[in-house]
Amino acid sequence: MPELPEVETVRRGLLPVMEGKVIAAADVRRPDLRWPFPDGMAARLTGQRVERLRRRSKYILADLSSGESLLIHLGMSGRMLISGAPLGQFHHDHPAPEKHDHVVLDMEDGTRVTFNDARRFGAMDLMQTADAEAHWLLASLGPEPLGNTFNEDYLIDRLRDRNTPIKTALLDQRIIAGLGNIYVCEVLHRAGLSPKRKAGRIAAPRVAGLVPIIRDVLAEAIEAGGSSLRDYRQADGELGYFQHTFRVYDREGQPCQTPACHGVVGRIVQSGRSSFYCPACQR
DNA sequence: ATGTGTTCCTGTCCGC
DNA sequence: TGCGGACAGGAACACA
Repeated sequence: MPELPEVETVRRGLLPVMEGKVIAAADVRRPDLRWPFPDGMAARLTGQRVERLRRRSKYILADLSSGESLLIHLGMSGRMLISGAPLGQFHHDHPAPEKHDHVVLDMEDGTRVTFNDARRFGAMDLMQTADAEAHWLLASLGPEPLGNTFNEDYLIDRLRDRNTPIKTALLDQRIIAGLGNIYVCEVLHRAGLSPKRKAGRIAAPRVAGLVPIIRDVLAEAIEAGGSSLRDYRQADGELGYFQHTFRVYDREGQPCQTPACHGVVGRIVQSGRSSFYCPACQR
């Protein structure tokens, strides 16, 4: 999926077309994605103004005038596509939805927002805005890595005594919410830490050092509009460009970027996922 | 309570 | 070209 920077980029792209705007019509074209859509989703979206469009971890939340919030998760391949009001000015003049266009939102001004998700690991749900934090998908999420509650003391505490590799620990959304496979690989490379190191066996100062690295990598990626791999694009169709600055992710066999390091990027599989790293400078 | 492997689904790419 | 297998940004779930 889109990881935190990609989701934030999608949110920012949707902001001008959704926030403060009314959903004139909702077309729910299949009963489910990863899970069934909530009962009456189309009717519960129709006529609602989007009061606020916010993000929690890799989830987008649209707070509606009804007091409900729409939760959007993009899974691995989800995209939110924006198309402008057609010349005919009526939403039925938009081109017909394509394969994998599962939910179509027509805004009152004629702009169309389409949730497209080939692999269907994505999700949508509705809940009371007041109860959003308690939603089962959000309840056990750890702190936002760019927020204040994520800090050195917190991370040292959470990694203490963990027997799992640091790679796996940083992917655990209960410890820190928003990192995915790309950014964990990049963070560990910048930190000079092997993905195989047991989380609980890393000295506290090194764990502390991860905190600003995580913040920097995510902030840089957001600044770059996320990473465009395969099918991911920003909501407006633009490509992000952070992928050009990957130091290890998807660079197996290529030279390590660390100054004076003559290592070669390798790939191992950890809990079923590829870890890219330099065996020479990540220890 | 932790840690690991499997699973959902479609599309793409690579080697034969 | 066709076909099979590996792999893909996530994360819930079942099981040791």
